[in-house]
Amino acid sequence: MKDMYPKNGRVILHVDMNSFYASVEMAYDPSLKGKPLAIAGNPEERRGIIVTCSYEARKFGVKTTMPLWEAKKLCPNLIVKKPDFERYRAASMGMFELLNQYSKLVEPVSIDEGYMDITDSFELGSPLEIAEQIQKQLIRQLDLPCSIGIAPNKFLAKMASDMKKPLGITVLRKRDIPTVLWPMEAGEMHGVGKKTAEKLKNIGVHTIEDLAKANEIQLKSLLGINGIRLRERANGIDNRPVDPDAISEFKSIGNSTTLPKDIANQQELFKVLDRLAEKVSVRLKRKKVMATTLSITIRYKDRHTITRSKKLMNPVSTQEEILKMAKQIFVSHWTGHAVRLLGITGTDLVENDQAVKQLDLFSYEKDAKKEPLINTVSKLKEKFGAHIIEQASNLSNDKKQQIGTETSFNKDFLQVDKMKKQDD
DNA sequence: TCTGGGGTCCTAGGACCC
DNA sequence: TCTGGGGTCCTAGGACCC
Repeated sequence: MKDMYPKNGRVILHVDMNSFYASVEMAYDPSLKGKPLAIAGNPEERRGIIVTCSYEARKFGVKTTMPLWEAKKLCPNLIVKKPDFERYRAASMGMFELLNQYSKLVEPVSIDEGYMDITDSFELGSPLEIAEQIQKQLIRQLDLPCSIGIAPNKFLAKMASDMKKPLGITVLRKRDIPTVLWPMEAGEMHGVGKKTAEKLKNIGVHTIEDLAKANEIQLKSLLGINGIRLRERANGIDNRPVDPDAISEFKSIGNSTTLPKDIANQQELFKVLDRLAEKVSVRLKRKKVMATTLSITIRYKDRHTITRSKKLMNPVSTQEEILKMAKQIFVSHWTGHAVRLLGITGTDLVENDQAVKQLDLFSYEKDAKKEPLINTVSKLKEKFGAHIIEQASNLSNDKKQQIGTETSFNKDFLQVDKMKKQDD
């Protein structure tokens, strides 16, 4: 069994929980087992769409993203629950803890799926035995079903875990690619959505085999770099490592909401922005980060959606600061038409201690307006030590004087940097 | 009675600089 | 009348995923 894979190849698992939210609810309340269960947003309001549903519900044709009313029409006995994310997060933590017992190389992808590199876990058994163990233990300890893909890389493992649901284990070796992977439709590939599938069809690419053998230049002009990557994947090539830290640092934090009804009144919309600002602020603070860029999303009544963003001088994290900027961006882009959805997102996140330093630097703006930079620099030296403003102190006095006449320290600092480069 | 909310990554154009 | 070639930063939007 251990010879199933080449000695220097990797063994990657993709563990994918089956209808996760519904399964967690069933584990929590076993009387729900065997019944058509759906997790959906607010049932009274229009945001009610199916987030996840049990396999019993799927038999009636109920599907993810289906509006709730439509699901109920298909399945009148459907049991509907609101999502309880705290419960799901707890279950998720339990699941990843369990996976970590089999390998330190576990990369969470989302709340309910992850990759594992078990290349060096051979003392625990063959890859298939390990997968069976994991699946059994997830059932025994957490009462949660999963499907597992076993393959030499992430892409193939992901495709494999999708092949048998629920409670499947699928091995996808390199040599299985022509018989198992290639006959599938290109649109079934992870990374190929509706739009890409349509584009591919237009150049005669229907199956994954077509994609694997397609002309690279044509793919590149059609899909950019992504075309080349997809073609590689179709040929079973994927060198991405399993990175346990990949998910640890967030790149953006945002909240959005579809309004109970369309709103065209500015004061009411400001109130919504205030609630969103509060949520974003709480989450930024919990993660101990600040946002340097703020974006807002406006979806109009006709579903036309725009995002507008602003890079800030000072990173923000308080509700007041976020609201102030969000309002500012909003009023300068809002057409006045009725709004369906509003969102606020913070990006370019910096850690608090870093941000504090920057804030302190910028707080010298006022002083800089009045005195030449050279004085500001000595103040900064006092406060932060020479290394931080090294570039400034390396300049000739001439240059310092020159820069010192600028009005804002922000500009000064940037310019100091540039002039230093010219000096060099 | 249409179609949520949380993200990531890529592209492309304009401004600006050397 | 004809106007380089990089590079970076900023902004907007699109595609995709769970």
